[in-house]
Amino acid sequence: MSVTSLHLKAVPAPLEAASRGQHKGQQTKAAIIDAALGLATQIGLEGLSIGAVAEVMRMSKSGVFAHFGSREELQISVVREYYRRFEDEVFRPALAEPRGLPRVRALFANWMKRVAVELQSGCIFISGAVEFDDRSGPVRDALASSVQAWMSALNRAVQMAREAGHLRADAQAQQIAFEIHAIILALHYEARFLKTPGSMARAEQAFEGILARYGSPASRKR
Amino acid sequence: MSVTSLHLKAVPAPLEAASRGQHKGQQTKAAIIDAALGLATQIGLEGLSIGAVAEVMRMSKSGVFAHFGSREELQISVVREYYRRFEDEVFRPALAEPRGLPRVRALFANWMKRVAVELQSGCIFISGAVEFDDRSGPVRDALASSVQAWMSALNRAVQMAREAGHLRADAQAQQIAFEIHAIILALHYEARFLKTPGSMARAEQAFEGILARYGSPASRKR
DNA sequence: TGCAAAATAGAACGATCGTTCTTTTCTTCT
DNA sequence: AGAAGAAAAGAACGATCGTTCTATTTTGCA
Repeated sequence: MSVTSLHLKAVPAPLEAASRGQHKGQQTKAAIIDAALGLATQIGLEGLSIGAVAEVMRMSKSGVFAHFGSREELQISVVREYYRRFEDEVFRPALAEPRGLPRVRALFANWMKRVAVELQSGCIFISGAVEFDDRSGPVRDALASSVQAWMSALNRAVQMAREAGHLRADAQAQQIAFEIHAIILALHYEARFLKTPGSMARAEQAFEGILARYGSPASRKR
Repeated sequence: MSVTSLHLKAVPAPLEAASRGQHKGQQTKAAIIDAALGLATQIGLEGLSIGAVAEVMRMSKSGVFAHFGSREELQISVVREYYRRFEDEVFRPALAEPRGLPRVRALFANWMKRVAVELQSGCIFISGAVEFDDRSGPVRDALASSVQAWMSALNRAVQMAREAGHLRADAQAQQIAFEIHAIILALHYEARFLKTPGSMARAEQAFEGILARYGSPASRKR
């Protein structure tokens, strides 16, 4: 297996565009996190091993290890990176929509889009919740606070929709956020695990059902 | 650590009431599965190790191993046992209720009751789905078919409610089952992982929302 | 260009894993 | 009671894990 015996120059790492002013260490650290994230979405945060990351990176175990100092720190880095991407893909684009129902719709649509992609790669917020739900420690904390931050953002968006008069006056934002979250979880479960066909359509219909139930009489165009 | 050096008779195994006619081997095998199930609900099916089971059982690793022949077979046994209990606690008692909405309500109530207990122990159908969603093999198959069987039963119960006129004529049983499943998943997530207070009440309210939306006009007593 | 510092590699550690093989202990049946 | 067979123990295996320590290579800057 010794590739090194052939004295191959292990792929000169095409020097990503985003390598502005960064020292080599930070670049490879970012690349490691990227690779680790890819692995973690497939086999979970718990299944993530330094050896596997090293193999993907064509590096030695100790070379990978040195960037983090512990496996836990690597896991936390992965969680943070996942949150950053989630923010970029789901949350931020929805801010372009006006406050109220349009923005809530955009958030759900973006979320669905992401889950659709993740049907082959998996969501760390979901798998991580299962893996760390009765553990404690920094990884669990990073995971929980990331999810909390996202749920709070969703909550605020729903709350604004109520204040804009798009939802019934007696609608509770927390309840609606709970039910939206529920739809996403069921979609992930049925499509990714059970492979039930038509799950995406079910999720969308369930979402419309929520809006029909909590929507203000004024906003009944459908 | 050698307890045996004191020549202690390692707890004479209080000879369970259900030891009718069984040979010793089958008794201890059942006890092993019970212990393994307890462990699996806490650390997951993947985290389940023969060594850990052996320690709980105060047995040797090879002693445990001999009953199953492989770790996979132990995992499958755990899945089957979990399904059996789920059937006993959730499904079967609901059959006492008359067909239609009452039975659907009973199924949901029993399911909730079970999840409430599992808030400290965890549900194998949920954690297993995450652990095995992109793997293949006999464990995944056992898991998936168990869940499918339960979902089918839920589906039939909803279908009967529609046929009994308790639901709108245009209600789709699959859609309703999807949404009920979603509620349970969100409850499990928010209560067990995020530890959000009041999750049980949210789940119940969401369930009532489903009935309000799909219930036939005739059955609007609430 | 040359030197200090950063980055990476390599080897080894103790631990745990599932599994195999051999030996001992316990059950069951006549 | 005693023999046959089942059940359990014990030791060892190769593999992988996270981590440590020591070399070597590569980088960045004066």
